[in-house]
Amino acid sequence: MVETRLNSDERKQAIIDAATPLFAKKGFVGTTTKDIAEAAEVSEALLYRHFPGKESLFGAIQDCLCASKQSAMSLIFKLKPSTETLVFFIYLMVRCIKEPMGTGAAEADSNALPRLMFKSMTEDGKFARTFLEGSFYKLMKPFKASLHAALGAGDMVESPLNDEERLWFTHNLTIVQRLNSLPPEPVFNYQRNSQALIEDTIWFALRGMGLKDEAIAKYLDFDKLERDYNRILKHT
Amino acid sequence: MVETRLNSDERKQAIIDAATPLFAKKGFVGTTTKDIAEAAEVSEALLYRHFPGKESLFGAIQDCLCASKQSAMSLIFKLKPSTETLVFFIYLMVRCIKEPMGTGAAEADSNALPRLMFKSMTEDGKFARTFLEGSFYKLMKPFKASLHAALGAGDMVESPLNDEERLWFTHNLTIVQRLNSLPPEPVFNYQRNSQALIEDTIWFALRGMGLKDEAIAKYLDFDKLERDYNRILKHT
DNA sequence: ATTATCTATAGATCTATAGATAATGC
DNA sequence: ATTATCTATAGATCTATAGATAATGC
Repeated sequence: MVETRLNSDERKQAIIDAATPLFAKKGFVGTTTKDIAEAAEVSEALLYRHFPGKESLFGAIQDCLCASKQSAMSLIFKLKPSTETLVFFIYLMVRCIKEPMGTGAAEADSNALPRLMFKSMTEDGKFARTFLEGSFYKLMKPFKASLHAALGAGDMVESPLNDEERLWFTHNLTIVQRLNSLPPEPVFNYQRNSQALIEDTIWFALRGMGLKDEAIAKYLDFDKLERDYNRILKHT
Repeated sequence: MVETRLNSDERKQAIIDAATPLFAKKGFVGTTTKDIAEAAEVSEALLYRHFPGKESLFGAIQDCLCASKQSAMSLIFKLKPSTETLVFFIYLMVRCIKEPMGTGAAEADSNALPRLMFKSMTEDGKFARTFLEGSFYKLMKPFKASLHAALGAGDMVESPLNDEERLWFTHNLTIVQRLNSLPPEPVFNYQRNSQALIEDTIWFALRGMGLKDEAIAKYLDFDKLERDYNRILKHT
């Protein structure tokens, strides 16, 4: 079946890469070892040389996805807390979730991660929780810092919301849109193209979390945000 | 296996009722005909007397769920478009999605519908689309009417958002929270109890869609909204 | 006499393993 | 000589059907 003999680690990774989109699309039970073997272009028996069982392969995939997502968002830690940073933060978050940049080797199908996330949430939620703990939960601290800076600067109206809600609501809004783009035809029709939708989501989120209209007018400049984004990326 | 003999329709419904939570929890492939037969307390063979196959049973379940959801939201059609109605509308929507009231017979497990919705979206999205077309898509018109009334009354700030985005963003925010409550342990930690979370979601959504702070202060009174809700429900 | 239901089982997968074979690295 | 890989197959499900039996309604 194979012509090229890979060493153990390479083959392992090759199997993981081939199996990831399958599990993402059809779920754990829906994906057969035969499917995986065919996608990876090896025999079924070989799967069991590298992984004790299907379950273990699935676990390896999840670990791999968690590890690969050392998000571009980490650059947020370097910025000084301020209203401006808050806006940039939200911009970054919406952008990163909606248009993921391939970092890891397993990012062949960029829909795999969101698919598995949502699948996980309709089941036991373990994978989703583990993944978020390794990524977005870490962003709460810098987010709070900029939020408090904005409050101090008088850029926020009074609001019943706590810090966590402001971040998660924004995050949530973005991931549903990611979810909406998974099926071949979208489910929600926002009547907007992708770029406008991103911008409007950010506007909605910023105002929703309590940013004053003057502050939105002052700091929400998408051309500038995109320029800043590209500039900062290079310095990393 | 059975002691009580039901007629064809009754047995059909009983099978649907028993199978719904199974499909919702474990998905189509994850649910075996044996599971279903056991849950419905009949033999596997009987399933095939009532449904040509597993696929067909699953279809019947989806039809049933779609039919059963003649939501309480329909009362919104009777109200006069206004800022007040807009606020009530959002209140109703968030409330209905987060705390579904059992209407149909198949509502034994109230998580079944959202589970199937989200599962569908990670696959072909067909069920989700069909369901929404029969429910929430119909609410766009009355929503727009009240939104325009609010605009005319000077209760909205200028915003780049279109009408569709304003409704869907609010809807989206709510369904993620529904999704978040599906797994045994939530994935997002909002640091709020259920009631406060509902209220804050509504605040965030109203402000996000552009409602002026004065209008929020004027119309967003949760005690009054709940009273109105109960009063109007009785008249139906 | 008709309709609902069951028991038993065929045929098709699916996971996993045992044992044989071919490629690589010393 | 070691490690990667394959072929063949056992054993466990899973869907679906054939044929027998028991309950209901006239």
